[in-house]
Amino acid sequence: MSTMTTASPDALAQRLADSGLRSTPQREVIYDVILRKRDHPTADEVYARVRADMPSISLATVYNCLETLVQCDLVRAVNFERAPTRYCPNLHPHAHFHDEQSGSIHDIQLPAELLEKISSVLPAGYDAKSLQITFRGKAQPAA
Amino acid sequence: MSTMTTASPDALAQRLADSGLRSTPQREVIYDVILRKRDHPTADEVYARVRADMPSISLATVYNCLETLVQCDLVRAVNFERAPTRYCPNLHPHAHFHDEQSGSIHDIQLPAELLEKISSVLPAGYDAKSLQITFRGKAQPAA
DNA sequence: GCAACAAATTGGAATGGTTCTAAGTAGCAA
DNA sequence: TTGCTACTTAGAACCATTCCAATTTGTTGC
Ligand SMILES: [Mn+2]
Ligand SMILES: [Mn+2]
Ligand SMILES: [Zn+2]
Ligand SMILES: [Zn+2]
Repeated sequence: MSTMTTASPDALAQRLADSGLRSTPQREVIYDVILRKRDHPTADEVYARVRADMPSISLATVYNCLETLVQCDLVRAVNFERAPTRYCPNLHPHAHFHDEQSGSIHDIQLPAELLEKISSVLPAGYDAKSLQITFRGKAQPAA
Repeated sequence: MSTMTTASPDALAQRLADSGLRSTPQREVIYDVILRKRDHPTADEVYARVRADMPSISLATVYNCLETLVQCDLVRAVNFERAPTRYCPNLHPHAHFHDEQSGSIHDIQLPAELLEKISSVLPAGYDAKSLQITFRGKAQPAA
């Protein structure tokens, strides 16, 4: 059994409990929405999707829950330039490809070997805790 | 003589003229400020530094001129998370190291060989026009 | 079950970097 | 000069996000 990198909906309650937090209907439906369509939605897009199931939820709660999911390491917040923050359930180390044509975001798998090479360009004294790699350009609708 | 990658103040007028734009005192002093202290200042920081020489300049003009310098490829705009945009006169391809302790930004030189390896992880159909690499962590005040 | 307490949600106001707008100023061309 | 355009300016507007105070919900101890 390898390390868990993309949790299931069931994992949510456990992960929240581990952090001393409650599993709430709002947190559940938001996490579910993010797992269901992995297109790196913004908070507004999450809000729109969640309201289909839960019309009374507030935008403030969407922001609060997304922050909670990020804190619990169930979701990653990713930023491109100064555009609205997007949310990604892919917990593997990966790069992002931003298609300028369509605005869509694609995950790019990164070999561990390459990650190591990249980190090795840091001069002595630099200790990187995280690494962010973003491509921008044109992507074929291949598939 | 190698390709120009970090222009001098003198290059400004020429580069502006090439784009059909005028060299103005505001553009000159802003570019000069960015060349003088290469610490990736924000627009506000540029504003504060420029006002020492030119107290009557407006913040709107600072934003306008920075945008112009970016368009003319004399300066690069760099973003970290959703923090205020920073401006960098280093035109070589390079990565950024964000020191969480001090908030300072350090340029990290990237071997061409590595850039090639990174781009080669893109699947067929992906055509990247730009690549952004950001480290985050602790940096020694070495030197 | 019930009271007390803590955690979470909510609507709306506030924040802050950036962009927009409309008016004024400055440089260039006939 | 006169006209034309580019540029600068102050302040308003924008908008993603955060903050706030009030309410609701869940949990714990009895
Ligand atoms: Mn982007
Ligand atoms: Mn940063
Ligand atoms: Zn992703
Ligand atoms: Zn730089």
